[in-house]
Amino acid sequence: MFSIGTMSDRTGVKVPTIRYYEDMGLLALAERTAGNQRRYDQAALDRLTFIRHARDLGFSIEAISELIALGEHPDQPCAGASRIARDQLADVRARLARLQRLEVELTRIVAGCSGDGTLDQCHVMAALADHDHCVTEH
Amino acid sequence: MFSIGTMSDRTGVKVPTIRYYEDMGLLALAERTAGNQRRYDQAALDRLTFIRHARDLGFSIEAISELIALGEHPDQPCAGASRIARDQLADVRARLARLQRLEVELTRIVAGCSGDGTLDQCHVMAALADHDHCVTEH
DNA sequence: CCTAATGTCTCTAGCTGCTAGAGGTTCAAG
DNA sequence: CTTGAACCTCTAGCAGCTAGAGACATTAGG
Repeated sequence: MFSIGTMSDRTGVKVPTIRYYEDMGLLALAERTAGNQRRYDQAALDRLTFIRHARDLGFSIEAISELIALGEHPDQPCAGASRIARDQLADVRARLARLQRLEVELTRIVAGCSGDGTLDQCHVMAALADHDHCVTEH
Repeated sequence: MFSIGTMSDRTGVKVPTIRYYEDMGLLALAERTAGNQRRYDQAALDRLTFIRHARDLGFSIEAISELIALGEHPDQPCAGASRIARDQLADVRARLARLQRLEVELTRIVAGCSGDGTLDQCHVMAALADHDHCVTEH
């Protein structure tokens, strides 16, 4: 049986975050010692590892919650899990596309300023004031 | 003079968000009518347009606040504004790099699942459970 | 000029995913 | 048995809004 601190050390998830995941229903209520401290088993550690990895991949708490619920029924078709992962990928790609547009604009804006003029001639301020200076919608 | 609704229509910034920006000190306190409603002038509209554009480019409220403060002294060198923009670009590039790694992993994970097996054979669940399935740190 | 509809006001609370702190209790090593 | 680290619960805070309640202001039409 592991204390919450051990769980934290093994997964890299901070102690208050573990408690938060419990509140959110991602982790089952842990057993308690006579003194009311949480004690976890291997299954709980595995689940926390799963959660950590899914969070690192950008899945929301809600999506992870659904994945865990699906995981309770391993005999079911995996279409649901597959859909959640594809949704997440679509989300990542959308954010990626947006950031790429921002990168283009910001690079242009920054390149236009050497940093040694005065502000009223500054390309940075002018570019921010007027979207027409941009080459893309963003 | 423009009402807050007109400001909203012209900039695409929602009415409560305009009030929020005022609270945050990005917009000066507006004049008020006898009935206590905000009335804005062209300078306020220009500033809100600036804020909107900077937000669209991902600048934080705090960064925008600094840019506005710098903008009050157009005779000063523009090194400060330039630095803020370069910081923002660096931030965007860091997030971009992270999302690109996620995209690689998620694409791999999703590709490994046709969606018509059962969950216990599902690549999605296995990949999420174990980081060793990943090709990158992410 | 009056009325009805729409716009605006302030205030509070909620969203995501944590993080920090206060004030108190329990555990484990020596 | 003592002591120091780890743990407990609870509340509040972060960004950047968004939503809703309940009340007042403005404006267009008749």
